[in-house]
Amino acid sequence: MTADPTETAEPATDPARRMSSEERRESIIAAAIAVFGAKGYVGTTTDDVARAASVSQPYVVRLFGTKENLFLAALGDALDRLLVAFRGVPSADDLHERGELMGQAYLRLLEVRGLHQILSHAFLLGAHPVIGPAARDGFATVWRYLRDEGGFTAQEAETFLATGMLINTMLGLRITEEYGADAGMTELLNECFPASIQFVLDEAPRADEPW
Amino acid sequence: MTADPTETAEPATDPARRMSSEERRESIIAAAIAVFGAKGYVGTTTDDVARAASVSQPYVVRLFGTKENLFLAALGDALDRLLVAFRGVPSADDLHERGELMGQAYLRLLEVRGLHQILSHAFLLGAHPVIGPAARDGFATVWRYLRDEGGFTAQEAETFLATGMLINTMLGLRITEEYGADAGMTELLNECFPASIQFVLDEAPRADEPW
DNA sequence: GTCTATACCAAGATAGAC
DNA sequence: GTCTATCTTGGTATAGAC
Repeated sequence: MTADPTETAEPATDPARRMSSEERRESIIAAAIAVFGAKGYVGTTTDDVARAASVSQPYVVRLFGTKENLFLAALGDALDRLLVAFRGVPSADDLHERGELMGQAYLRLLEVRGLHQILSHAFLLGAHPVIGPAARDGFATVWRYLRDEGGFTAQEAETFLATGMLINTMLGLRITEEYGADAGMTELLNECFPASIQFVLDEAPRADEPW
Repeated sequence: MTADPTETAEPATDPARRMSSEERRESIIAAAIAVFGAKGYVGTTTDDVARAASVSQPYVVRLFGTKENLFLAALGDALDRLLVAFRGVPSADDLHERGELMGQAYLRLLEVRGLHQILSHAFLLGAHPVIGPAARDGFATVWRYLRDEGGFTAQEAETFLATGMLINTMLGLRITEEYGADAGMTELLNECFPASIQFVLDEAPRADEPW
């Protein structure tokens, strides 16, 4: 088990195996979430995704048409998983309790490589004529879910969302426990991440980033 | 006065005029903040910045050496301005009052085109070997300022920071008042942006984005 | 369902003139 | 202090075979 997100993105299935179109699509989408999450939309190459999914670059283009489309598919999948995770949280009597459980659900999604990051990247692409609207709609859907079905008041939903964005920021910055300690950010780290999942932050950086 | 951030980035000085190295640097950095903020690090071309600053592309490279260096200069400048703005907030007796003033200072920085966005982009580049450390250090400096000198408790500093990240997210998504109303996000918009500055969100998108 | 080969364009950086 | 011309690399997408 390597720490390279684009490698672990590959499911446990035999990479060289001949898959159905549908299987392959899912496998490539998982890779795309990991790689787009790590390098961003522009910074990611269709070949990066292809490699991470152990297929050829032209085949990725063949299946998804364009890089833009591939990103939309990956973003849609990430948003679906997010909503599914939220919907799976059992309702609690206590509102505070509910918030805790939702937060845990959000953090458990760290096991889906790149999920939080691809969302962050998408949320910066508001000016893109195609991705922009998709990103806005996804964000709005999450917001409405939190307010209308998540059991939050508007005020609480806002706080929850804001905390999520702060968490995403620290993920994007790759703030490890070690760095956090040196920089006087231990409190902040502990607030945002329970000890149980902090190991995720300490992963080795990918060796084949574009820079 | 056009709505194109890369055009308005150019200061009111005569663009064709021969400037001192220092003047030109500042002018290009202002342009760089606007363009990097709009398109991100990878998505921005040195030629984009050059055009926005009304100079030739090789001259930008000449002055800053590499695109990476140019980004670092722009990021440093943005962080400086942020800290200066925070330091300029008069201390208030009431902690809540203080928070309000700091929030206003943060929003007033919207007049520096691209400032919030270039920070968002930088905060997603944590894996970059050069930009990553710079971004982490900048973030840590802001965090420490808020906690140690900003007059906040750690808890309040965290909330302030989280709100700032949510604001940045909505800026990146280009959520206008109109879209917000359609998507049921009016409350959220009003929470994040006082009416006095909401017009900023409604700017026409740039015509020459790469997509 | 999947690959190899390749056309084509965009972008960073350098050379060198004025 | 600033430009034009250009080298070079790398990335999307297509053609077409197996």
